[in-house]
Amino acid sequence: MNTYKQIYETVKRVPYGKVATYGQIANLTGMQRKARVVGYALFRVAPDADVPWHRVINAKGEISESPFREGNDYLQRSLLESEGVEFNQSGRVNFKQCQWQPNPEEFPQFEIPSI
DNA sequence: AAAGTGACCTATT
DNA sequence: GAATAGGCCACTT
Repeated sequence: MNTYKQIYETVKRVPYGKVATYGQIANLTGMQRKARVVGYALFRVAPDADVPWHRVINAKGEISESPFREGNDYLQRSLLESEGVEFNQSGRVNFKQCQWQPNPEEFPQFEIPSI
């Protein structure tokens, strides 16, 4: 539960109009290789929770779909588009333009990707 | 308590 | 690009 809370806190830091990847959230939360847990945590977010879950996408820059999400994937895209995030023809976002680049001072662990 | 599951990631054909 | 394989760990049953 506490791990989830940490993840949610990190997701809340993603600014309006920007997106982050699951792996990125994992790194910023201090969980280098646990991107999967981030996905699971977001799956369990309550709809009324104050977490901008729609700003988190996978490493390809695409919205992750799942049989259990039926339609929520489209909602996610819609929300992002309303924030000014653009999708190309393949349904991917332009990372150069809208990927969140956190301040290294706030997140020291951001620069420790190597084993 | 062991096994299954999952909004993922990276490296390799 | 696309498809495959291996790794990762919290949560549920």
